[in-house]
Amino acid sequence: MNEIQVKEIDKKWQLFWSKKQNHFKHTDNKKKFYCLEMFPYPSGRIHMGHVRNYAIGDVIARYKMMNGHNVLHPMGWDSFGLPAENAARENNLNPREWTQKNISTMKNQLQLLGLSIDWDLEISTCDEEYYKHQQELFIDFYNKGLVVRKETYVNWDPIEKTVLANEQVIDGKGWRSNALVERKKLYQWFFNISKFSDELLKDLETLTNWPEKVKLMQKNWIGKSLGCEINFKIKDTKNKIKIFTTRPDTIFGATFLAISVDHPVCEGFKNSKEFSEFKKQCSQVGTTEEAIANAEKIGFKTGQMAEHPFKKGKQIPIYVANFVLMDYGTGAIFGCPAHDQRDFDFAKKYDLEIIPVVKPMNSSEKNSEGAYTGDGTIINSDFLNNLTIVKAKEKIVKEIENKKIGEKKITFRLKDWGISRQRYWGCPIPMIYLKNGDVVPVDKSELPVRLPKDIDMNCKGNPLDFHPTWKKTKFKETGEEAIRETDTLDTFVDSSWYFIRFCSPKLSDKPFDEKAFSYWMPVDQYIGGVEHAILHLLYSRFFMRAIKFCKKDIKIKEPFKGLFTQGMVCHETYKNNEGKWLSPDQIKKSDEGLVSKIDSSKVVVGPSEAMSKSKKNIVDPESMIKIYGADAVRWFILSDSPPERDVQWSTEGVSAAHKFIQRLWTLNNKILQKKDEKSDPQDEKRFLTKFNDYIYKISELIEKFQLNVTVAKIHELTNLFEDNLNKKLNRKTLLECQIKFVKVFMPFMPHLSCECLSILEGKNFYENIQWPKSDKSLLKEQEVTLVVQINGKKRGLITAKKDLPEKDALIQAKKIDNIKKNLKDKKIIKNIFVKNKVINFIITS
RNA sequence: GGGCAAGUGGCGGAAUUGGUAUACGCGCUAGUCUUAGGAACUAGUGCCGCAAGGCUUAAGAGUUCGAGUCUCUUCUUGCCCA
Repeated sequence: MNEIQVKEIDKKWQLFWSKKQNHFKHTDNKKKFYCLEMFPYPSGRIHMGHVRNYAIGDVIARYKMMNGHNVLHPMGWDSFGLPAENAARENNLNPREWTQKNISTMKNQLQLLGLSIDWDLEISTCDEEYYKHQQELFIDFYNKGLVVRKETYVNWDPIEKTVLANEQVIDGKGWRSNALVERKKLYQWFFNISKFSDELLKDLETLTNWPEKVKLMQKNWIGKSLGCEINFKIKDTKNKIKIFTTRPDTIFGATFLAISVDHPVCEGFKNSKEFSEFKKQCSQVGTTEEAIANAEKIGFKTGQMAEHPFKKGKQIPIYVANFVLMDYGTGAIFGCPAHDQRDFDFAKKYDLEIIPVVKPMNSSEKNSEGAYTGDGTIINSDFLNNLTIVKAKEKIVKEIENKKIGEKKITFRLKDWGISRQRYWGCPIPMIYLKNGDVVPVDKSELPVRLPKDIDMNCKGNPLDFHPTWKKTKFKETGEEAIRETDTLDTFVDSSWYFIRFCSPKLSDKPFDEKAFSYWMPVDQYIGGVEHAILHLLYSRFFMRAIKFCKKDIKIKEPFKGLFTQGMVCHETYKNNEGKWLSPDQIKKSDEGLVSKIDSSKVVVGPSEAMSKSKKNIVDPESMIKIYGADAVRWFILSDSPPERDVQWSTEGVSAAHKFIQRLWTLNNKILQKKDEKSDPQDEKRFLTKFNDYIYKISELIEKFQLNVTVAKIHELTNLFEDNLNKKLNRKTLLECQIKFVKVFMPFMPHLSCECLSILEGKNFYENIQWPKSDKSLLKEQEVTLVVQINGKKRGLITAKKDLPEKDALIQAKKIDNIKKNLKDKKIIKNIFVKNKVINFIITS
């Protein structure tokens, strides 16, 4: 029997599909299904993470097509971003050239996988045809007040000369440059995402097809907290400081006030040398909550005192502290060292009073060192004494409102989305600065604001700013000279609406066609890495709402109805005897275990970790496809672990997948060559019911994303066929089932499947292949195995028709030798019978 | 420190949601064929035991006729937040 030549069938069917993309022909009478995988950044070559992501998506897309849906399954490129600038600088070329080369390489690589992607819909965010619409949306947002320009503190990377997002700051250093990040005040553009904070939080509940984990992360990120504002009077002045707290119940434990370095009160110290020194120290700490939490707490004593609003005559000192941020709450807090760890650390350092006001429920809970933040009852607090925390909060807020010294306040951790980037390779922000100081949008007729091609990538700072002429322009309305905004948009903006563009990617006069939008949106199934659980998904949810806010015809709020987050691809790590990392293709097997290919020295095998360049544990998908074929690579990456968990790549695994493909091919040939013979009706029926049962189960498993179990069931199905090859089955029956079987693995191994199918049916085709339906009447005829137990222990099995009544089951069970033996001389107290499952005799011991 | 997951053979992992624990695959062992095998095929493979049989889902308790699954306690690991 001939071996299958996987490379040849890969080529054959990929060519065939590229010519006849019939599976994207949509007809009116079908339901729609929008299947989308997160589009890649064109970094150079695809990696196994992409393979996993797109293999999962392809199974879903093909399965839905076969089940009679119009499927939208597009692909594009998230092609703006910093790596292109860095690469361009290194290789002295334009970022566009580098990006386009990568796109073309990666597109070829993706096509080697045989994905059911409609390449006619391809988009790339760095194309003018894409970003001009983004600029249009930006102007729409601006006109509706969703874009604001404000001066704020940013994380400034002095080497990259750019603003960093919080997550780009690691341990107070720039993620790329490793330079100490500074706090710098800059005018920036912002999307007013916080306008939707409450809605973004509340609507998480409607996302029933999202992982709970992701929803929880978003919830925490939005961080709604109920608190209250309280005015503290500054002693001997008429001034007040407004503080924000989520723990007003601990007010009697307040022993100091802490304000941010940027608080207006600090204006009074701007001539103080000591204060400027302190301020400088503060600016060296990043702006992330984590950085602030981990930084040493430092303070500056203002010398002023505040009056405690509820303790007559009590005065508490006012400090400027580095852990209080101006843009959270009111930029001022009261410090209650007994019940807040940061306040505690601060109080210890500056020797401030610590007054406990919450008594733990059971005294053992109180640890000796540190703040107690748990539940308990209030003490040392006048009229709040003996109340629970919840009750005390209610009472004190009421009291504060009665006294008119403050009010209940809801705050969110979610801040406005800063979108300005001082970079070249991004979408230009379509705003211009007039001589009189006004800042206005570019007239829509002048869009796109194109990126200039002649730029000096080696200049310090932003090449757009550095360009000799680009920023000089005219204001269309008056003809006066104006200066362009030289900042470009955060690339998260590009990916916040690409899924909408896919509905009408060729449309040139507007971002999207409302009709196509309302047909395809929302995305039914979105698939990608969990690393995007917060930002990308939250920004996309914001964009959807912002668009709805601008266009009254838009009804949809949530862009992604279903979300699936896949795990990472891992691989063993290897080190040589010098402790240097080795890549999997630098090692080989020998009698003494794994050794280096270079000098045959022993290799130390480390734990399996996510594939990364730094650990060299990378396997290149393209070379795997070249050796084992696309189907084997796809099959293996889906087979070993549940898709939401990490998977370990192994040579044994992909090689086993390849062998399995050979086995399926051999089986297909054996069935074709089987001679007709008189069938045994019992054999045939048994085979048919089992087969039918598998079809039913597999359909269910795919719907539930249990693709690794689906793989196992397809293996079992193969075993079933092989076991039945020598049984007395009608050739026609077997062939019909084989045709169905081949269709079942089509979403996983489309090349092999099409090859088998074309041979079985003797024709080349790829149109309207239907997913095999399971026969409900056969499902009912299943044979079931009942467990027979005595006192809950398994003592035997009986096989019977489904739904066997209790009476018959008991009779049969008692006929089993082992049961007879165990029941002898014993009295049955009770029979337990569960239909199709179990018989349990309870006897005296 | 808080929250959320999870813990099943040598390994990846199944288990109709309370009803045969270890499906399927990898690896391993033995055999057949072969000049050869990192090929193919056959058989075996949780642990103890010659066997009958007993034990086993991180540990311990509980609910139940019956617990990997439910409840409680403890331990461990991972993720997110601080």
